Amino acid sequence: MGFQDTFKALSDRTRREILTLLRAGPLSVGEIGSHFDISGATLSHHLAILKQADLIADSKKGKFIYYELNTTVLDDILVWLKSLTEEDAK
Amino acid sequence: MGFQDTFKALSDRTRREILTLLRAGPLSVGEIGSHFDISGATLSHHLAILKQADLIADSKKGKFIYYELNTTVLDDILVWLKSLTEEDAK
DNA sequence: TAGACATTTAGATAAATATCTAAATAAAGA
DNA sequence: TCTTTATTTAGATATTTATCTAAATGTCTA
Repeated sequence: MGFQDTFKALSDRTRREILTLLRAGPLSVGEIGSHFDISGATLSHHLAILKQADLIADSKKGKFIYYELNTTVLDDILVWLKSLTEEDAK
Repeated sequence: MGFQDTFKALSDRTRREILTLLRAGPLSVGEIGSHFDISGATLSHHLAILKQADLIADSKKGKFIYYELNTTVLDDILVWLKSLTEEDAK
């Protein structure tokens, strides 16, 4: 149903790379940012889009905010994509 | 690697619906268009984007052009998404 | 509490994108 | 060949989006 936000979020290369980074576990915004050549504001913007798409979740720990992968929505996307690839989905 | 075109193509709702329609088999541009309230030019634009992303293939039959699903690229996307959802992809 | 650090919000801008109408191309049939 | 039908291309426009700098907010530590 509401795949719109999810696919929009996945349509940006930087955001996909952020998700890839988070495979290994939660990271703070600063740690994530160290992998990219973009401003903190831009990174924050990307994180907000990923969060709104429910692809990541955040938790505050003192001065830092940690983001981690949320795979629930990805599972739904997987089901939809599989329905396209499987023979005679009808 | 080159997921950019694919995810961009998938980020539009109309294009995703086109792919869903094509699950059942090839359709002409006109047949596809009958399911949407958009101009032929806009539909043509969407089909071009899906084709460039290698998500569909076309074949001319007389006056008509038929489009059909190409699932090869989707399989690659599936692999990437699974790598995100699986535990300890590391 | 004053500063330093981490992150977000605000506001601006340039590029990308979805859409339209009108015109062009291609093929079929009369 | 002329007309009709199918689809794409061209050109224009309004919206969305990725990005930046500057300012605001929140939190730790000296």
